[in-house]
Amino acid sequence: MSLKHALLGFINYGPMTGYELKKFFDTSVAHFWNAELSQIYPALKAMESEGLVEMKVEVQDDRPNRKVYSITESGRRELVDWLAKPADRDQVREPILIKVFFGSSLSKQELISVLQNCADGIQSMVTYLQYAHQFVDKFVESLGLQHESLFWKLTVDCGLKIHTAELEWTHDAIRQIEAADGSFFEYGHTQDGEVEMRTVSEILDRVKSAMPEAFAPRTERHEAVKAAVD
Amino acid sequence: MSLKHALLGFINYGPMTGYELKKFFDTSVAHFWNAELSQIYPALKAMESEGLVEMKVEVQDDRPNRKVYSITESGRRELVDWLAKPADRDQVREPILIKVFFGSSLSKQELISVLQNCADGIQSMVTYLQYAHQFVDKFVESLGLQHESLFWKLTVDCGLKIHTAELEWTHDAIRQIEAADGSFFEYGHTQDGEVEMRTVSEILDRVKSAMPEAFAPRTERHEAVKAAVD
DNA sequence: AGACTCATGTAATTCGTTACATGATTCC
DNA sequence: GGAATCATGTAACGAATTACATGAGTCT
Repeated sequence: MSLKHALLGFINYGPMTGYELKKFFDTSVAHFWNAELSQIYPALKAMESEGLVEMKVEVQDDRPNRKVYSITESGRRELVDWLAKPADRDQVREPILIKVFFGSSLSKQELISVLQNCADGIQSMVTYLQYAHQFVDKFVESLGLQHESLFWKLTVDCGLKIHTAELEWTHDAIRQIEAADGSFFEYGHTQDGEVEMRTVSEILDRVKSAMPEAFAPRTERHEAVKAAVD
Repeated sequence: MSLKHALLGFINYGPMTGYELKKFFDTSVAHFWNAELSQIYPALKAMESEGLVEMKVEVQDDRPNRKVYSITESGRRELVDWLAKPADRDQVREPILIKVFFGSSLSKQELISVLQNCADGIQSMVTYLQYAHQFVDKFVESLGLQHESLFWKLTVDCGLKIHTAELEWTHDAIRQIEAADGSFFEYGHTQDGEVEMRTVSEILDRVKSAMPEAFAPRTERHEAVKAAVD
């Protein structure tokens, strides 16, 4: 888990409570990260027992007591070590893609409206991110963290680039689907026997002999493909 | 969970076992989806008890018996209904972004090498996807699913667009970081008291009065921002 | 002889979300 | 009077990964 490291990163700015960390999350990295209090509190407890942070109770009588966490030397080392390690890349798992993948089961209009709906959502995200630059300016100024602005803005830029690309794709996809022959849609696979599927295994075997590289284990897929092309 | 629906989509092509479904996943939607057998088997069992699929045991004596699942009318209805519903958008949670966000704790060289490493990974993914078009051709031909090719290729295009955009961003980011003043890096936040952090709450309050829209609940954030801009 | 394929699963663990619980204060 | 803020948590559930388990057959 790297929630731990994200929390360390924020506590490194200065001592904070779980409640404050949640707000920090929601106002600064909300565009690419979310964390609930129910996840933050146990994480802080665990980090304390690992010696990465220290906790001091601030007694308040009008409000619930605050548990203020500050980073330790060991915590700072852990943070920097983790930051310098290569980031593990995780999959783009876009729910819309599985719908497009099985798009032949829908009518042309249905598929287009699913894509259009998706496009609207992305558009509102893009609009939001376009203003986020100004937020970052005000934000870092209020916090006295001006030297962070470069890095914070880079994360906004990344979101902008990715979502803009995605948006372009949805428009592109809609155009291609509009242009497609009507016979591609509402295709029933099994009912009229057009597609004879005796044993999927047999067919997959045929595919395998034609392109064995597609059956390489996930971790070696890219290398196998590269090798096959040469 | 939409694993269920992805499985339904494949079983809609023709009767299949869990083992075959795993292969189908790995060779067709691997670029945006992954599922382990340990997840597939229980899912199929649950789908059977929900009446979405039917199971027949094919006895074999040289190999373990096969449990072949086929889609029911109810399953086909469920699939089409789900496909036509708007896709829920989920967050881009790029691990690299949290590293860039806290980039000031690293040296310039360390941060660049983390980004470069990330760029290499994306590049190999892009190269893979560029060849994937040809795979789709061979694949759908062998399977007799030529009418799926449009949709399958669209999913590859989406991956290509997104990853290409991401790749551009890493190059861009590296350029900006290279150009940045050295004082931005290896910034220690708490040790020399440059950043006076009395109570983070106080500061967040100040930010809040300056830009209340940034504190709107996640679900209303986009709307709040739009409203604040007007 | 050792690895891989076929074919099924269970169990443990991690990560994340949603719901539940408490209780004073303050803002509208 | 009701909602939101401050401040802490626990419990239940769902999704996904990893590890463990079995066992015959085939390929190198």
